[in-house]
Amino acid sequence: MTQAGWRQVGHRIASECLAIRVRRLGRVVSRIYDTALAPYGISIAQVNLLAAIAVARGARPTDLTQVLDVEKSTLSRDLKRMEDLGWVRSEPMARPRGRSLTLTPAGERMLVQVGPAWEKAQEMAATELGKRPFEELRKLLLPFAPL
Amino acid sequence: MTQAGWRQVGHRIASECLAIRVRRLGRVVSRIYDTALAPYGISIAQVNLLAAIAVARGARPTDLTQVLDVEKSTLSRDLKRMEDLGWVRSEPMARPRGRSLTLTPAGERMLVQVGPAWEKAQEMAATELGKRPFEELRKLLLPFAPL
DNA sequence: TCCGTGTAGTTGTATCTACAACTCCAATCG
DNA sequence: CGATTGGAGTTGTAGATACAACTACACGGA
Repeated sequence: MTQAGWRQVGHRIASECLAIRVRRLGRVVSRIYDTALAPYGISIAQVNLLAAIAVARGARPTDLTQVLDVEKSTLSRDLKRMEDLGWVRSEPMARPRGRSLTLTPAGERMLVQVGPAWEKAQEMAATELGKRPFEELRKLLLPFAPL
Repeated sequence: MTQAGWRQVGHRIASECLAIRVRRLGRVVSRIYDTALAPYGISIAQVNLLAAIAVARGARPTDLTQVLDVEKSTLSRDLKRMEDLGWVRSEPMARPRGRSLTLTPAGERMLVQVGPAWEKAQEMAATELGKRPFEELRKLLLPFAPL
């Protein structure tokens, strides 16, 4: 039994790893959206949070960690930034213990304002990936939509 | 013409955005691999670099930024860490100006050592996503393999 | 009532990522 | 030959991400 050498292992990982492909796709796609959104001083990650809060109104941070598959510590800091930016507000909640999140008027305005830029980014992504792969990818990744 | 309200925009983005799905997939998948690799004190991002250097031997950082779609500043710091860890070495290059990257013996050993853990992670990802989606995704993302 | 326990959230620390601005240096042009 | 230009890399700064360890507090049982 010949032992696998580092060249083989390297080649196998480079040519077959899913994580590597997914992470690279993430960098490429994020760049497209972030570039399109830059004029508004907002990132796709922040638009994501804004939209999630808009949809799941009154949700607690803990609820969002489930919907977004994000660490609570990550979310804590991201929300902090967005509260500082004046897009999100949180108030204590009685029933299920915790804080309830809502958009501020500024947050609502921001969401409406970036709509067209987001559409453009979506189109650019479709062009860059090819319309077919874009649609197949979107379909395949439906379980990862926060809805 | 009725203007789109923030609820509509939020819902549309949450339910249709490709970037949001891709980024979430990235978090989920990265966690699987990072958890499997943790016992070896290495991340999937670092394995990625190790494998890329193993395959494109003697390549310069600039070359890797192309292959990996990563910012040169990001790569600069990631490489710095890995040189400090003793996995990578770089020496000045004459012909095309720049630095030439190679694995150190420790880097080669690490690559071989983590092979089985990577295989396990790949299997866990296939299980978690479902074998069919996993394979379709891998195929769809072939253009993002660093080869 | 008081104590323990589990849930929500924050903080320390580190990595990965990017953009902008900078340094360095080789190669080319005048 | 000297100046300029363009490519390679680093540094400043900041956001997104995670894990571990911590705080705070409500609730349930003794």
